[in-house]
Amino acid sequence: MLKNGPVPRYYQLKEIIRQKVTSGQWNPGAPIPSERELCEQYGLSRMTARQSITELVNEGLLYREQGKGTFVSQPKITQQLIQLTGFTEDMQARSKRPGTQVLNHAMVAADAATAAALRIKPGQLLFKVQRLRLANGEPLAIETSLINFIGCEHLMDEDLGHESLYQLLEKKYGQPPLEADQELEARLAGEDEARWLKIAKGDAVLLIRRTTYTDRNQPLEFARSVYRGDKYRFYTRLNRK
Amino acid sequence: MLKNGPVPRYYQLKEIIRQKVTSGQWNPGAPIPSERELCEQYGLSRMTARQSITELVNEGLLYREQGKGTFVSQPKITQQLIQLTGFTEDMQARSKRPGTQVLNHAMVAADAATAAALRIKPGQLLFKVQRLRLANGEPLAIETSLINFIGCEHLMDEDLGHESLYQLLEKKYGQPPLEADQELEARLAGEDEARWLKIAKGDAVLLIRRTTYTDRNQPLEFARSVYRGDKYRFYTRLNRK
DNA sequence: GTGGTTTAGTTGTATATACCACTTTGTAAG
DNA sequence: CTTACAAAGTGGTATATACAACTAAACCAC
Repeated sequence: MLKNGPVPRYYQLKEIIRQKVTSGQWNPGAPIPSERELCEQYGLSRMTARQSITELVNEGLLYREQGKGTFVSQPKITQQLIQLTGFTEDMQARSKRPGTQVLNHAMVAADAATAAALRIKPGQLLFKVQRLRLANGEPLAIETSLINFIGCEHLMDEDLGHESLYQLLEKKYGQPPLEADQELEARLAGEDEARWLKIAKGDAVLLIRRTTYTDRNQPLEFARSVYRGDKYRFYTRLNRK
Repeated sequence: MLKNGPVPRYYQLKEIIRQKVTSGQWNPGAPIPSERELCEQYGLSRMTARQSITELVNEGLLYREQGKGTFVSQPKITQQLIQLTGFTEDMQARSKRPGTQVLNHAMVAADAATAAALRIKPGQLLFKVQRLRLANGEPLAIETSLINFIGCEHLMDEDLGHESLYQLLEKKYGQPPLEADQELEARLAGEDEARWLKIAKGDAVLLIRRTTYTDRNQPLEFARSVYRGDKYRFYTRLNRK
């Protein structure tokens, strides 16, 4: 029996099911108990149980077949690597030690392209930081971030060499990055990029442009990253609607 | 008032709302009618109206704020370009004329890496096709697809120079591609690739490896594509958690 | 003005119920 | 043995209802 309390009952059941799956008690391809069975076992109504299951189906952990039952999905290989993360979290998910070297930071006026991406007027002041990103001590990427929110000038006082920008935005500034649109392109390294990344001019690099959104699809960050092509792969999952 | 019939009522309402948004009757940032208002207007219960709205929220078209209402999301730039598509559909979404030149096709035995991706035994026979992909008549990519399903050998008889592989799989073979995991990497073009793509050896190319899944997360296709770096950008959207 | 309370309106959670559509399985009829 | 039908179990759709949590605005007391 689930209890009433600050945590909704559908959410409690959801986490119970997730635990059964990730712990291996319920195996991929195998059916989970029917909705009606779950109601009885945990003492809740069918609509509530359905809400738990529906959300897990949307996450891809389960799938339903009408007339047959609900089943555990086959696990995907890249599961941890397709979320929106900052560099620090991305490296942790890949079991690499993240490092950062701040090249420069300043308040700058938005140019036309940046203003369009962030939906602001050209010329408005933004926080800009350019950082060299390291994985296990080796240069991996150069990242240029432009940040816009009310009060973003306080970022000038932060130590971005040791603090995760995304963690700061979420925890200290109440601007959690929630979604991002990205654009990926293969390029050749220019002279400056090659020097920083310790590769040769003309080596392959992955250029990523990202617009990050917070609540209500409010644009928060516009970033341009150049990754070493030989040391970084990008993972994603696509759905057919 | 919505009517009972083969189309569920929640789905009818969903499409009505979608139409109001895409037609511009309801503007980004503006609130839509409250759930209770929609119930009354269209003569259905609140839970049914909620189902319509919930699905549109999951799609990102709307967002909710407790105590305030439900609102139309700001449109995203890349909205059409982040679905799972075959090359043909991808080009259509980008307003380019797709073209295809089949380089070769055969039934081949799966090597170890392919077998792992498709969850089959090494040595099993697969359909393999290698195609040069054109956009507005210009070479854009080389795509190598390995397909596995019961009866895949009949693909040998198809004209893949003029038929979309994904359309064929879905419409004729009952194997709709539903999801895909992708891996992207920046590389330099090799001699053969450069010749086909009409670029120089050492130019930047985007290497994409894709595993496509059909029903029940059954692996269907393992593909390796090499895109010209100067003519192709890949778009994606990321969510936090 | 400032701070608290009320009130009305919103979404969020939850129950109980009913019937539909589909799949599997067992059973009876041929 | 095969076919046809019935029954039971599954998820899919839908209604009616209730209360909780949260927001904004109006109101009142200080």
